[in-house]
Amino acid sequence: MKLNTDILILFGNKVKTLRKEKGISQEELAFRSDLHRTYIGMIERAEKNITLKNIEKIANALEISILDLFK
Amino acid sequence: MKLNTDILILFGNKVKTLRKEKGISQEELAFRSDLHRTYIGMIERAEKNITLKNIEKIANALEISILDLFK
DNA sequence: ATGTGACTCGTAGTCCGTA
DNA sequence: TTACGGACTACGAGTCACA
Repeated sequence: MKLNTDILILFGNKVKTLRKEKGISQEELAFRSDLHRTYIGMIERAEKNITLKNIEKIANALEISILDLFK
Repeated sequence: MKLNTDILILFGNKVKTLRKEKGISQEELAFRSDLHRTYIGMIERAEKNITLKNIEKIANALEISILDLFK
């Protein structure tokens, strides 16, 4: 798949970092955000071009604002 | 289409507001962001669940950071 | 200058696995 | 626990004619 645009890499790394800070697994984040386990992995690896609604879901699952995902 | 989720409405309104502040038309924004005229309209009306790459395009076209789109 | 319905096509997103 | 693959379905991307 390999999209790997800058913005996707940036976003994926941010999710990964924030997820680890919370000390939860991809599976747990997937569960909390109501997204699929493998999909979370793909986002962190910048292999998918995530949509706005799912960005919101992940922000909620991480208990942060969308703003924090782009800092 | 009519998606109209909160986050999409919020985002659409933000784009519209910022676009008008810059004093440009949907057509002009479409041109600058390399997206279609009607597509920009759909985003402002919250009828499409936009992806991250296109969010970036619009931010660039408005000469702002993605962060500003979520404030 | 913008809204809308209809359309094609590519990809977002799911689900099954294996290592 | 995560990466990655194949196969699949749903929906976003992108365009058009017309109001």
